[in-house]
Amino acid sequence: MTSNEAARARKERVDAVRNREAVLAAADDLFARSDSPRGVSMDDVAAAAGVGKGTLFRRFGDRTGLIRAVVEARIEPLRQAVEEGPAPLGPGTPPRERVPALLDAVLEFKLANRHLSLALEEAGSGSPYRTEYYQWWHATLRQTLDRIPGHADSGFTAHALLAATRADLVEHLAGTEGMTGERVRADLAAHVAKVLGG
Amino acid sequence: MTSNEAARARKERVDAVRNREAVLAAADDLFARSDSPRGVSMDDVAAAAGVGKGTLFRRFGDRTGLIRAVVEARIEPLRQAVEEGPAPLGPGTPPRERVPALLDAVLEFKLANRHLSLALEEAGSGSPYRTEYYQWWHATLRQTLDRIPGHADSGFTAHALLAATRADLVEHLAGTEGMTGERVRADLAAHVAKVLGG
DNA sequence: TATTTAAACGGACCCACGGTCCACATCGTA
DNA sequence: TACGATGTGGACCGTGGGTCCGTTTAAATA
Repeated sequence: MTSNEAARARKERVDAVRNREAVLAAADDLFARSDSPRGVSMDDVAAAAGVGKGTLFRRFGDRTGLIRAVVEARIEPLRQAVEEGPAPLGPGTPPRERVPALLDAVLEFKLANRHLSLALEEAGSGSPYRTEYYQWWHATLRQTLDRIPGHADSGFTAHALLAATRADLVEHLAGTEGMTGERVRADLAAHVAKVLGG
Repeated sequence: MTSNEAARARKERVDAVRNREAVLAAADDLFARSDSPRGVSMDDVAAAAGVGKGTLFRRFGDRTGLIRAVVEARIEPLRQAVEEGPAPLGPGTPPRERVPALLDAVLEFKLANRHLSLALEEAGSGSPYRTEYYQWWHATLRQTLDRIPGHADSGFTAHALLAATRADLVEHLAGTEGMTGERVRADLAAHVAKVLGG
């Protein structure tokens, strides 16, 4: 597959690669610094990356595409861990243990990348629910829930549990409200436990 | 109070009242019709209400203020029912019965006013969590949860439960995904039951 | 009813921002 | 070195939220 594509298409230019990475790094940095995602404009990113605006849109399509790419880069290791890693995140984990682990991982990611996650969720075009990113978490969580005997409504439950980790809620609790990350994690864990019954 | 103010300040002008109502009606209508809240601009509202743009901003401050006012008008009866109505919404209801009723009411409202709720939640300035609207639901729900013996984390639980009724989630389920309103309500009810334990 | 006054009005105007366009630069190849 | 394909950058555009201010008009006053 990959080799096919590589063989068919001409190799990616080295300057293109350099620019793409500069843009991703600049965007990551800017989002991390600014208070609100809206405070980061595409011009800002272009300027910080030392690149023209056109380049930015050529590579990433639109603002949402750029944000997605940045998130993608950040979340890659976690995705790997969930898809083929060891317990408690990997697919071999018993479901009653994996569900809390997955949600805790999501929450930790959002705590560690607050502004970025916020940016992704409020990225204009379409709801967060249509993104590949969300769909993947939802599908994974749902499948795991389905493996718990006697558990119904796994689809809705997965949505409801993920909703408890929404970026703006996390930001509200950990930012505005001043809760520590640990406290939020503990509260989420307790909540998940309730939902799983026991 | 009210009479004092009325006595001190000049009476509100009749044209002002008429315009305010025209704007609210026009906005309500436009949001209900349009597919996405972003499809409704302030100019659109002004034009539909037969009013100048300046008037609009003078009355409502900004776009968010306008949306809030429209929602406020729509939700008034529900608020009344929760604050001083009979069971199952009113304050006299036993908490184990009231919590599901409150959440179902929230969900029903969002189902009946999908676009409007969506508009409110994605209204730019600040997170939804800082609005008086959300704070009130959260406080009410939290207090009710606190009356259930042995229930901890009422603050987080209230957030988590309300998160399961987020407008964009509702829109995704009932709109994109094609679920009926009744189905969503049933799923939410089941979820709430799990959280309350039983 | 005539006069006065301040609240309300409306739409021209401003500007920030996402996104497009295209003349020009640069890379990889022959 | 020459040449096509790919990439670049920044001037430019449209849209939409929000402001400004000269004009209108309802209400208080005489």
